[in-house]
Parts: sequence; C-alpha cells; structure tokens
Amino acid sequence: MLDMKYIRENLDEAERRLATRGGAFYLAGFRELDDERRRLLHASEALKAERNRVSDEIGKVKDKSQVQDQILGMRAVSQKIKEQDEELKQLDEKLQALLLTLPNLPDPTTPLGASENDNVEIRRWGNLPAFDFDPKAHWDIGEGLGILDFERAAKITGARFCLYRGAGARLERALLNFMLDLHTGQHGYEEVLPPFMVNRDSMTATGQLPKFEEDLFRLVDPDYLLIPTAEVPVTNIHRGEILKRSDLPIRYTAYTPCFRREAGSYGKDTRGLIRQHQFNKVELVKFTHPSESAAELEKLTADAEQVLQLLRLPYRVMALCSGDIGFSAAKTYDIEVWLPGQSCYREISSCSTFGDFQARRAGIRFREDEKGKPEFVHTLNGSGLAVGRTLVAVLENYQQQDGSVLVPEVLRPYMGGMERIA
RNA sequence: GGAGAGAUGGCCGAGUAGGUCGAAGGCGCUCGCCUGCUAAGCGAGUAUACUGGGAAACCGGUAUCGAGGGUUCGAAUCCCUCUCUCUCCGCCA
Repeated sequence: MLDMKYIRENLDEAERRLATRGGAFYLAGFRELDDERRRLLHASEALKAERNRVSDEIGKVKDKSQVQDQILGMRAVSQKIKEQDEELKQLDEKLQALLLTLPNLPDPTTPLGASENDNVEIRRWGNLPAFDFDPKAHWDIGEGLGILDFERAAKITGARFCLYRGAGARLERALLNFMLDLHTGQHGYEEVLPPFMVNRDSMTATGQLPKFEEDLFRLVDPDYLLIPTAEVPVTNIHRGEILKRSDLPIRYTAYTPCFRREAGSYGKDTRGLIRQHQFNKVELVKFTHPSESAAELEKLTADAEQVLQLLRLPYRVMALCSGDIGFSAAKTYDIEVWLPGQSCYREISSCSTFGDFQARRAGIRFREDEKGKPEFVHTLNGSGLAVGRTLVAVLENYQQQDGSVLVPEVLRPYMGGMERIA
C-alpha cells in the first residue's frame, strides 16, 4: 500500500511514477474521496467531542431530572453521529479499496520499459553446455527414465500436475534439502516451515488480494487460500508487530509447495514441469532497515545465484523493467537458468524488494531507538530456488546421449551417493 | 464433535450493582539524582492510529481494554454474533 500522505501531497508525481508501469488512471478519484473523508471526519469528531464533554457533566450531576434537556440534546447528537459515521465508513471503505488496488511505485533504479522485452541483462554466469547430440527436453528425459509421470498425475488430479517417481522424487527432495542447508548453513537464514494455507488478511498484506484472487486456489469451508508462494506466510510472521532495531535484518528461508491457478495461461508451457498448479520452492524472505534494503536485495540475489553456481548451471540475471515488475515490487531481479532442451533461458528465481509497500499493508514496523516513532521496515524476498524448475535444469543440462542423467556433485550426498540416474 | 474457562498497555495483573478509566499496582525500559564503581534507593517519564494548529519543539481533538454489532446522555464494565487461546471428554496422524 502506498502512503496516503505521500499521494495527497504528491498526486502528480505519484501518478507519473505509477504510469511507468503502464496505465495512467490509477489515482482518479483519490483527491475527492480523501477531501470528503477528512471533511466528514472533522464534523464527526467535533460532535463526539461535544458529546463527551456534556456526558461528563451529566455524570457529575446526582439528580438526573435537572439535566433532562442535556440528555435529550445528546440523544439527538448521538443520532447525528451515527449517521455521519455510517457515511464515513462507506467513504473509508472506498478509499481503502482504492489504495489496496494501487501497485507499488517502481524504485528509481528500476529500468523504464513497457514489457519483458525492455528488461535489462545484468550479468551472465557459466558456459553453456555443448552437446554432440540433440539435447532433449526434460519431459522426454524424465519419462524416458521413468522418474516423471505426467499421465498418471493427470488421472489422479488433472492437467499441470506431475507424479515424481524413484530417483526423480529423490532428486526433488535432494535439491530442496541442499538449498535449505546452503541458506541456513552459509547465508545466515533461519529455517521456518509455515502453514501452506492462509487467511485473507495474510494474502492482503503481501498484495495477492484483493486484485489477484483468480490466481489462487481457495478452500470452501474455512475461507482459507492455498499459498502461491512462501512469501505470504513467511512475510506475515511479523504482521502487526513492532520490531527492535537490533532484530534487523531478519532472514528466513522456507520450503513450501506453491499452488497457482495459472488462470490466463492456457496453452502456455503445457508440457513438462515448467508451469504446474503445484510446485516446490525454497524461498528467502528478509525484513530490513530501510537504509539496508538495497544492499540486502543484492545479497539475496547472490544467495540464490549461488545455488546455481554450486550446481554448475549456467544462468543470467535480468533487471525487470517498470512495465514487468510485479504488483507489490519496487525492484526485481529475475534469475534465468539455461535450458538446453529448449535452447532458452527460463526464470528460476525472482528476487524483489518491496520497500515499505508490504510492511504498510501488514503493519510491520521497528523503532530506530527506544524513544523513536515506529517506522515501516522494508520487506524482500526471492526464490532460492524454484525446485521443480531446478530439477528441469539439472535434467536438461546433465543429460547424456544414452538418456541417463549425471547427478551434480553437490547433490550426491543427498542422493545416497548416486552418481547417475539411469 | 461435546462440556467448561478465558482474551485488558512491552510483560504480569487490577478493574463487572455503567460516568472521575487510556485505564490501579508491579516488572521491564528511558532520563535524572544518589553512589568511589556496581547493586540497592529516590524522582520523572514510558501505547498506537487518524486528525487540527505549528517551521519545529510541541499543543489540541477523536478512536482503540480480542473483532464486529446493540442498549445508553455516557460502555473495559450490560446484551448479541464471531474469532482465537486454555482445560476435560471423544476422535484422529
């Protein structure tokens, strides 16, 4: 959520900065709603002040018959207050609804651009593997080895699910354990294992609601939603809290499955593991001091990159442009891994800083010192990494001509010493 | 699922025949005094949001005692609904 006062005082600038996302009509109506709300608020509060004052006097009088006039007067005032508050409540809801649908302001360092074509490549790592045969796509490799079974998953549930088997299931587990061990052991993150379904307040705090409900899986009876990313439950760990300056930065890593409807992506990536309704992810989440969030984003991205470096998987890092960053993000780096089966780079991690956007929605604050006023923290998160897509990258980059797949060195301890999936 | 108990400020914990309660007291914390240092002791201060005024320091208003409604001139206190926590029973991985 954006700061109302900032919008009030910098309406044109806010509109201009939002427009760089593409779409220039975001703030229509704000001024009127805000002015009207404050006018009503003043009127209502003045009446309440009067009621409080008179009621106080009434309370001091023993013989109530002497103050019948005041009581009758206040009865009318109370009625008036009730009417005004009803009106005020509706205005508040409208204003709140408007604010909740406004995306974050792009960070000044986010490149300007309209679409993913304007994203900026920041760096590349690793050499693309050379094959003296035609590298296959992971679904062919996986089905050939009997470790990925899409047909039976479709029978069990439907499209966009996968049944992992044998070494495939184990490889997935090896990857996520490897990632968690790396981040907790080397990068200073605390491991957490959060709920995989959350309430609406949590989804609203991180920005999935109210705008993107169609992307989420819902439960019918308790009104809970399946998480599309661990960002949601983990960021909400500190919702409504005031942290100590010395607590910051807080770094969490969490494995969770992620559930996404993928509404509107019919026909996209229909084969294989790239776009599933359920996939595993190891997430990195940080709560930082505002002055440290920029540096922490670089570190977080590097932490995610290191997973790929240790797996010796080539990748590139892209700075997303203003037209391509997500709703809540101020700045985002995507890490894209090389997939030889498809001869392209595919997103495997998205690392973002949200500034105080989520913190304001979630009420996550800190005090600079004992006497300081609470200020909003900055929140960041990134995949470290998407496990399913990492498995895809391993299969495609480590495939051999005979259809087998070498197990990356760092994963062998997690695979019971297995060197090759055959 | 059945029965019962509870939810108050950073923490603990008073407060229910409605008013003087943003809320006793204690702890913690901050500042000052005291002390050779520390401890103890003494004094003062110590919630958040919105909002008005002010350059600011700061001053004022409103709201908040789990959440939402209701009764009343007036609600932490009375009524209703919901949520969560705890205990016992049942069930279950």
